[in-house]
Amino acid sequence: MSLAAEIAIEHSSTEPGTKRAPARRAMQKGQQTKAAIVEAALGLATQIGLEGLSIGVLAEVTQMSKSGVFAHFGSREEMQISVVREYFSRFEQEVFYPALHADRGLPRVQALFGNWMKRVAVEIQSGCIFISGAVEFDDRPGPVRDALAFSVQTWLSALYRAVVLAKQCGHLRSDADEQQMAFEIHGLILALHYEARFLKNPGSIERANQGFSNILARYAVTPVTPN
Amino acid sequence: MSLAAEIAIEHSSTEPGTKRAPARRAMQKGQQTKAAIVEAALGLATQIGLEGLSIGVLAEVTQMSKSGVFAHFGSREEMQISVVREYFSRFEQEVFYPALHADRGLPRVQALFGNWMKRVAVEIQSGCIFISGAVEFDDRPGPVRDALAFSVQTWLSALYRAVVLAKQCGHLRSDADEQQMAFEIHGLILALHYEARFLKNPGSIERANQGFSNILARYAVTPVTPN
DNA sequence: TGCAAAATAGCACGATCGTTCTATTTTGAT
DNA sequence: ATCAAAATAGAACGATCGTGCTATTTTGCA
Repeated sequence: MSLAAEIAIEHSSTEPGTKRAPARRAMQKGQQTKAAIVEAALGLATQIGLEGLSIGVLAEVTQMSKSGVFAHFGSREEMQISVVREYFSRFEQEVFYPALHADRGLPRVQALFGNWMKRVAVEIQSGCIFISGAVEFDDRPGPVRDALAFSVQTWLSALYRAVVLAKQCGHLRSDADEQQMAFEIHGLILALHYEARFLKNPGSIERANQGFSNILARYAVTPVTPN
Repeated sequence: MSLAAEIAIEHSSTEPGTKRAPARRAMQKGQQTKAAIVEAALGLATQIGLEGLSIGVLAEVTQMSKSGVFAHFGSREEMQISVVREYFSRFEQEVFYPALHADRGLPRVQALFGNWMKRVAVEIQSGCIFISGAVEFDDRPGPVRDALAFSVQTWLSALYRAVVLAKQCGHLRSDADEQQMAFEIHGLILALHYEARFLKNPGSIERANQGFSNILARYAVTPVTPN
């Protein structure tokens, strides 16, 4: 719930086809094909990045005309933003929400990391927009960057809050720095993605998991049972 | 010396302007302006990435014609490769070689990390080609990717060897996994670059340093004096 | 089934891209 | 100073890009 609450604010921008007053007709086909376009764009963006997306190839892939695709977004930027939002939504569903079923404290932190690892393990083949997008937009201001940074910050904040909760539960040492712990966990994921996807080094997944165990050993009050 | 030795192999490709037989004239001006172009390209590439480089903007920046710039490389790919090699060379000079003056073992590992940190701290503003390039070329085969991966692997191997040496010197616990330690260090650098450059989170440098201290506390045999 | 609105297509635009070809200028050893 | 080679410029190419404009088709309530 805490993630979705923050998201709601972001979704305030009006879609290009949305005229306020009339709204007599229900639009079904439009949103349906738009979803199909975003789906295709998502698949492309994970591989070649958000900047690699073009209306032209998107039209080819979806068997539509360029202008047909274009009309659903109104601009390339808005299309990229749609992709970012859809990507975040899936990340949320796959990584964040399932972990809420784990007990507060260390179990939930472990669940968050475990779900994250499962996703990144897949993304070693397909690519991760949060990582590629960070590089593409790290010094390019604009709404796409804003959407990306917002998504990532939201997720990292959720992870951080889980760590804070773990300390409040007494699962972490009293001198544990929650920001520091979240930072180190983030580093493991980034190293995994870099070394496995780019360098194609085998054993990276095991090293990321081992790194997490090392972090737990440092910050937890009591020896942690590996799941 | 160990780094340069591996590099020599890579430099076998003939430059476009190099005709074998005659070689009567000494070419000075050409290499001079080529170096100026690469210099400009390096500055651009760190900001907008290797894929953001174009012959056109390079011609603008260097006050030359497109074909004039182009002639020095023969292709855009070769230009990108020149940038990668120059970037690696400077990385080598700035991070690797100075650390060889530190004593074998933990001091040298600390020096390598310290020099790396100093460089990344600057690159929070300017950008890092090893990181952006990894994202741009992680599933795009070709000579540019090869040059990038070679450079990064060479550097990471150097770091790894320093860790191995540290264990051989008895500075690390007997059960220390050198690959694991190098992986975790790499993660700290990546997290620093991500959180500082993209998210603009303050305190990232301190967290990376603290993370390194935590790693030392885990792997070293004896409490380490912070430099 | 009619009919307005929504969805999609077709076409053209200016811009930029890497590259090729052919001049022109500059270099530097003789 | 000469003169070939090296360095640089200029113009043009086909391709792709995002976007605007105007048809045409499709949708879905009345």
